[in-house]
Amino acid sequence: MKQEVIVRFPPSPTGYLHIGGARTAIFNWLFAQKTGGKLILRIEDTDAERSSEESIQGIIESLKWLGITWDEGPYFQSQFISDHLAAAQKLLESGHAYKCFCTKEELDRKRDQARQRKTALQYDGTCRHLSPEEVAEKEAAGMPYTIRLKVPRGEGFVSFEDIVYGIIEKKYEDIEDFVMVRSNGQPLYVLSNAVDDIRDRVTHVIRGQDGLANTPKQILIYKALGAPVPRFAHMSLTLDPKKAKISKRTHGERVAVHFYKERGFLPWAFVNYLALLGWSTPDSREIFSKDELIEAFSLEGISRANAIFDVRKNDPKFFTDPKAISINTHYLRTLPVEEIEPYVRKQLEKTQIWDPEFEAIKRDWFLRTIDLIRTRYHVTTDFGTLGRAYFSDDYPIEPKALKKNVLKHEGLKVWFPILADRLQGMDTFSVEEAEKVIREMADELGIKAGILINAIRTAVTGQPKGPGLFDVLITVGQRRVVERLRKAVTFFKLH
RNA sequence: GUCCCCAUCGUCUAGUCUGGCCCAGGACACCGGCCUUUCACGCCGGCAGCACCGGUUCAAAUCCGGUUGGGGACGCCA
Repeated sequence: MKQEVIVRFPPSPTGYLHIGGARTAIFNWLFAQKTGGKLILRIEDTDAERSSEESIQGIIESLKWLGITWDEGPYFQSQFISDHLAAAQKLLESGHAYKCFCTKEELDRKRDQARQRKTALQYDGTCRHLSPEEVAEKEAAGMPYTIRLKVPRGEGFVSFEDIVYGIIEKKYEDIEDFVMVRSNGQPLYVLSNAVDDIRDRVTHVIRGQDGLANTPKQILIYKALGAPVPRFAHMSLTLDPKKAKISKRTHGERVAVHFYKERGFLPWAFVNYLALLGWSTPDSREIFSKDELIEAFSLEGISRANAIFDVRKNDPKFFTDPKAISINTHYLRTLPVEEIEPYVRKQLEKTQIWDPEFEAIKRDWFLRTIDLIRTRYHVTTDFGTLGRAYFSDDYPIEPKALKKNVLKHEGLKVWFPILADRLQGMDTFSVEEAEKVIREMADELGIKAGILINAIRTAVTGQPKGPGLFDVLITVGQRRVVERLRKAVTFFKLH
């Protein structure tokens, strides 16, 4: 029988979930879904200094928003410290590890020297050769010690086949006797992570390429512990346009998952975009439904070269990677209206123009309206801003539009009231009839219909652009259109 | 300084393993056109790339070597 796949996503709760972490989570999740395996969520909170409950909640919330589901956990690494220490003890007893009494100061000094002499910065193995008597003596004297792994010496090397990068070999001589347990008795990541993966029976470690360098060390731990070594798949990193690693510190909220939630991204659109950062199919396909993505996913499709997340600061047109926006736009326009309805509702609530009737008696109208205006929107927040006039009578008039489409034509002072009268007098307020009325009036006045059309659009929606005007009129409704046109005369008085 | 990884349009990428179908395909962005009452959508067209040098070969984006460039790791952080 084939062994069940078990993967894990182990965030350290030292801040919000950023796109790099999200990408790692997504790839693990996709792989678990694809193989029918399990995804474990494990919070690596052993750095008590920097970990916070708030971060844990934030990360979980972001994962949920993205739609990532896990089968076990969240587990908390801090609850398994005794496991990590027991493993260290076992390694000590089996002769795979040793106690090191070198002080931090000594080591720092040696590292500095090495830096100056421009030689390798490895630990020199001073305590590796201590006799049992010497060790006992130092211990009796109460000297604190760290526990280091006794890396095999000589010609050999650690070798493993990374699913993404292929065969990786690292010579023993290039691996120092690294510390696994601090002198204060606390285990270090390299140990804890491996021990947890062994206990959780993780079969595939899918993580960022920055973990590639300590993989040989962890493999040494697995072997020394007599545990089966999992498969590794390292993913290329996500860089910013300057090719620097994405970090919370330099990029702030813009790389946080919650930022995209707040800025009106559809969660699946964001997952779709993130999946495409450093992963692709042979046909370069771009849009995938959830089922399609799971079906198409494979670790072999992960690219080795780092990808750039094209974040834009101070770009008037794109507040983030244009590709991310375009994918979001695609979904916004093509998904069944019912699927984006909840997001629109949320935006209307946020901007305080939600009307409970939109989900009751006016629901059909609500859906039709969303459908009418969505083709020119990019994010769901647009419904509460650019689309405000469709849902509320309290909407702003864009100054540029006002100037260009209304104030430029003095005649509108008298045309608006006439228009209002005529539209009010219509028995059947239909697209065709409304168009007829407006075009006839333009003919009478001897002006281009466009002048009236654009002026009306501006007055009725506050926007210089939007759907075909006659559709807009029907959507907004006869009564409200008439009211807005009557009110429009005041635009001139204010200027 | 040591070790490791990577290198196709501005960006995401296909093609690289298994050389020829690639004077390199798609998408986003950008530019132009059509449509049009506006803005979009849609459609049509355009701009733009195999980092460089050498080798192997009848043939190289693809294989080999080197150079350059970029990234990562080298913590008693995770």
